[in-house]
Amino acid sequence: MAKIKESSTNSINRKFLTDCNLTYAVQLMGGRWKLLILMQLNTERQRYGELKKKIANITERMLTLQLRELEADGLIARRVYAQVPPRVEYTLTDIGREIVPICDALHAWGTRHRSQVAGEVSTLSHESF
Amino acid sequence: MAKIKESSTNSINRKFLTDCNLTYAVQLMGGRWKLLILMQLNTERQRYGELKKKIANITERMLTLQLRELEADGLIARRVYAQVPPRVEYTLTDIGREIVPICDALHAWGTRHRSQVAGEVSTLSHESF
DNA sequence: GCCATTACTTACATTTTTGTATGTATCATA
DNA sequence: TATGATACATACAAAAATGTAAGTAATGGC
Repeated sequence: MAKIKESSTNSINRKFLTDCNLTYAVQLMGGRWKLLILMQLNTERQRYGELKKKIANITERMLTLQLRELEADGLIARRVYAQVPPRVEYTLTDIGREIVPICDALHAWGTRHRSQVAGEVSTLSHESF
Repeated sequence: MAKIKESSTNSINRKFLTDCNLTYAVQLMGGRWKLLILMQLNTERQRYGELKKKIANITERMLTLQLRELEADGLIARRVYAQVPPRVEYTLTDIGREIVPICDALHAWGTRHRSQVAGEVSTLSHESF
């Protein structure tokens, strides 16, 4: 997300993991705010300021960085209107839209996982009395 | 993966993102080597040393850390045999096994994404002559 | 001329993740 | 008594991700 030292083992391992299409895919969507951005854009195309409002807690710097990466990776498209003040709209690309169902599956899995953990916790607290 | 400063904005945002079941799910599988470990265990249960051999480039420290987290999150199970030298086997849990099809979908998406990018590149290099 | 609006950029600090190197416990066997 | 095998643990260092604070450009309206 900033400068990267290409000679480091860390960076070498990142490249190594890019060979596998699975870990490659995770690298593309792995930034902290990326999936939230994609989900927002799945609903409808949105302006920078709208994304900022809808994604609570994100800073302008982070929003910009993640948008830039998503754009560079071809998951979203950026459209600038020649206006002042500026108007910039972001949309999902075709390949970007194709991860939405995967996100839905992940969401469902996360929900199951969480409820299972909650179940175990309540079981434990139940047993401890 | 190490000590976490609970008061930092960074940590607060992590917790905030845990509220969404999608980003929650990504947090559980997001470590650099976690999906490779899960895929290895999907094939069959394996010992620590086997995982180390099969996952090229991973260090013992990283393997241990990621295994610990996966275990703490309930995605894998750890079984210790009372032997010397020690024998420890890892297996997927039920909920851990449930992300395998999602990984397959991600893998397929990654493959499509990569071939599309490659296609664009060759198009560009073609046009530039 | 001054201000408001929008979508950023930049320099810097902090936090987190990842990697390096070395050490540990156990016990059968040589 | 020393050695080898296995699955780690620990202190430390480096790199990367994330966050903070402030500034920028363009232009219409006051």
